Amino acid sequence: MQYRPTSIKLAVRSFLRVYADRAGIQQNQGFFIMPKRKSDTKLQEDGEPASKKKVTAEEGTKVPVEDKKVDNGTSAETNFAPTDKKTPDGRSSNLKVSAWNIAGLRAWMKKGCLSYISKEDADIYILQETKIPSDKVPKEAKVDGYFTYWNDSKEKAGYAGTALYSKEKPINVTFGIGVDKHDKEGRVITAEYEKYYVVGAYIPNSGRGLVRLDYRQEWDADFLTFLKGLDAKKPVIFCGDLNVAHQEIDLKNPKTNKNKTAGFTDQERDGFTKLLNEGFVDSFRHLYPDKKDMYSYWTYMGNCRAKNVGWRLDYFVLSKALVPNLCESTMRSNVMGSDHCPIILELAI
Amino acid sequence: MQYRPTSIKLAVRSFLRVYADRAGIQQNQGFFIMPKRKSDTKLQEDGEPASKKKVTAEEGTKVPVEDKKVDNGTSAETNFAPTDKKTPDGRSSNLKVSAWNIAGLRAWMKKGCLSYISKEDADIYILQETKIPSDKVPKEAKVDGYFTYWNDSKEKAGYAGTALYSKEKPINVTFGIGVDKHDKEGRVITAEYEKYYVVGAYIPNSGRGLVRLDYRQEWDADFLTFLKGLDAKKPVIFCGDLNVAHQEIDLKNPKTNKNKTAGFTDQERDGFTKLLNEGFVDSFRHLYPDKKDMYSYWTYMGNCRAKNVGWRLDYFVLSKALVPNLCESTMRSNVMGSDHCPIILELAI
DNA sequence: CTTGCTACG
DNA sequence: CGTATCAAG
Repeated sequence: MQYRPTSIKLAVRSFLRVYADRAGIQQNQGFFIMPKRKSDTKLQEDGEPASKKKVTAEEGTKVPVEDKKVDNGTSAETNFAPTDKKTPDGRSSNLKVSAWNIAGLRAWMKKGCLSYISKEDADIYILQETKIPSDKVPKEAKVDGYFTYWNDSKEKAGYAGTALYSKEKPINVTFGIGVDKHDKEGRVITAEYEKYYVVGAYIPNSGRGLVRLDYRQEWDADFLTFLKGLDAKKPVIFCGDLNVAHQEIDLKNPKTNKNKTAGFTDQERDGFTKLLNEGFVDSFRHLYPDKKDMYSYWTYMGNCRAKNVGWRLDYFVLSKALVPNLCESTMRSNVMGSDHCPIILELAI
Repeated sequence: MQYRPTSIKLAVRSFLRVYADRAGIQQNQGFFIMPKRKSDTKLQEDGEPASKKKVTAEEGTKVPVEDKKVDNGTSAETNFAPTDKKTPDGRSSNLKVSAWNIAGLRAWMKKGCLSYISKEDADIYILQETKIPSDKVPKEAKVDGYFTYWNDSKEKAGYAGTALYSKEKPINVTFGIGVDKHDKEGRVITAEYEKYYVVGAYIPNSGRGLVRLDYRQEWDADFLTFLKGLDAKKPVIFCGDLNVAHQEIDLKNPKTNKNKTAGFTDQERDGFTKLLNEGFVDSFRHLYPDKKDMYSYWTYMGNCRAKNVGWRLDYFVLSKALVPNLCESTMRSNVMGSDHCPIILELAI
């Protein structure tokens, strides 16, 4: 049989799909990567292309991590109770916010993840990548005791999308950032409360081959303008999947991913730095300046989560004015249900 | 929120997908079908469109059928041994052929259906709807003890496709029927043996809304020419998913499907009649002229298989010259693994 | 690897 | 209802 163009196209695509995801291709043996020596790695017997059994930069890094129990928001090991930690001036948390990139509401619900909502008992939830048109959201997703708000992708059904759940009814809720070209993918929901704004966002991924990095930079600029506009009125809690690992400490494999993989280019990192320079604070890093191996995302590929080969892509970014109110900001690393884990913020307001 | 065109399109598509498949839409309440009264049918509580809980012509017909045990080719209830039945002149079977539309080789293998091959122990297998490019067929599918031949769709990957397994090496194997416009979808494999040809085929479905009925008629004409050409040289065993139920006895719901659903239009049925008029014989119907409720296909929808609401779409069609050799032609109705069941033919050659 | 969409049956 | 593709991450 002849080599048909489709076969070649498929093979290349398959390679890219499996081996180029947040991985940073290692250069070795020309284009393909040789597998790390591994006791259970059998040699090829036949003529299959070497790509088949190769490993990514992520997979290749062995990280001795204590086995983590899996759960769907009901882990016995996760303490969902309000934190004991207090503000610097000794006040206890009275506001909990949770943000989770759920990678598809319908699949997430099938896994029983809705139980996370009651288990965590946060005052506000931000869900990203709901991947569902607003008019198709099942009513069970509109959990009792919460006002829920849904934003969706206007053109591509089943793409991106965000939701906001709030125990208290916000004074006002807006969708998007008021810039048409950025408001077609349902990426932002803003809820206004008496003393603050909560901005839940799913920041655009720069894509394979960084095809959308230019757009991302436009987004970052316009989004910063939006945030500063809010911050001029009331303090802001900005959270969600920001699709950037800020510093080398924020991902397992900085070397191999730097300026290669979406989420760890200088442009994206600088965008985040710029945000911090405008009076905002990365709450987790503020509390834990040197804490390593804390991630909120692990690619599904190559068993990266079990090996804790991850990225910190999800953040609570606070207006400086809110830093004195900060009790806790951390990751629910062992809550399963998506390639991201939920993150939580606790404030004394 | 406004009704967006995509939502409407999706809703209509969803309706068609679930409720129009080999069903024959019943006219009632305007466009939608009211459910048959059913003890467990709850009334609508909310404003959902009535389509959601409707039943098809297939589903609405309750058929009291003894429960059938499910298996993957390893049923204790199915006797795979060579038949006791003999030819009219008393000769025993010494050739077994099996044909099965497997609806996707990869899924079929995952269900463990490869075990059917050894269990049935046929001399020749024809698989249809392999849905796999020939160069992606896993080597385990190329079962030991058989020569295997693979035909695939040249343009649409993962569509249609056929395979032929043979214990004995055929004198010659050809793909397609020698007409370019019909040979792009991998639908036909012909194996030549000393005394006969075996033609395995997956005849084109006329499609939802009969969009491909015209093409189907061109196919039927050209295919008949092809078969007659072979028959002029040696007797032919023609088998597979012929995508037609010939007479009313060949499907559960002839009334509701007649001239509405692909597989039971006058054009398709006449095509089959024409074939029989050219010196070919429907081996099953020849042996069992009045046997009802014998089907080889049941839509996955509405639990039709459990209710035996099916169609006889799979056939062994023989050159008249082979009728004296016929011992058995029947369906393996309780072999699971696809929306079709395997059919088998036993000859004394 | 996983989700959701689409085409097709 | 179910399989396989595709785009996206």
